[in-house]
Amino acid sequence: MSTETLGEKLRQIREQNELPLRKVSALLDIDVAILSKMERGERKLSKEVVLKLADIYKCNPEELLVLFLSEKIMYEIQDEDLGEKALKVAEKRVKYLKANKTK
Amino acid sequence: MSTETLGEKLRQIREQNELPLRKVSALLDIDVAILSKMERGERKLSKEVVLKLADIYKCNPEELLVLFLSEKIMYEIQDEDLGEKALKVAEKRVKYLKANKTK
DNA sequence: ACTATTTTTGACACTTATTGTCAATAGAAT
DNA sequence: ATTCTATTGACAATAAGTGTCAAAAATAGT
Repeated sequence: MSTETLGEKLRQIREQNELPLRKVSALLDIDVAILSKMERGERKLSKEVVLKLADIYKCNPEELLVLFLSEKIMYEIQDEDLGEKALKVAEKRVKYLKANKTK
Repeated sequence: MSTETLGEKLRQIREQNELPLRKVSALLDIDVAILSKMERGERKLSKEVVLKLADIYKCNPEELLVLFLSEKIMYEIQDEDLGEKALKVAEKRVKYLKANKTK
């Protein structure tokens, strides 16, 4: 399985596209330093930045967003013994919400 | 399925034990106002408070902790369409981490 | 209805996290 | 050596979370 972080993946994609941080950060309208830190996991990414990056790199946003969200989830349960149980409960609730969305 | 929040559950348990906020907050060493807000979801609960409450009410901490964690998870994925996928990815990662815990 | 008790509400100060800006440093490529 | 690229850390600005308190509202007891 992939154990790559979102930041690592984004760096990889950027390098494949042969774009320097300078150019990407200009397109994103954020400081180079911040983007550098984001790719190395020193700063958090926002959903907006992730979507913009998917656009810039012309890649599927879904994969990136799923990774983005799952990292936020992982952060919450860190090394909790009950993390897995909590995930299952959350899954049930999401399904429940989805089923009753329109009601 | 239970759609009860942690706060609601804690209030229910407190009322079953016929304890006023005043007494419980004294045992917790926090302000009455804060506890009131925690039960109504206006303030976040901390893991420590949850554990202390399980102790005070002499109830199983696991159930409360799982609810506590799952609410934090739910907060992260809110009404994201990809929430369910993200949960599944997180689950895989947790399992992966658990399997490689001792390595 | 009056009183005492419990609970809720909001204002406020205080602390902690997060975020953006910038300049200096380090590294890589030509 | 110079230029381009990337990293680092210090700093200020902002936002988010927390604790404290007192007044108001709701509830219960007499």
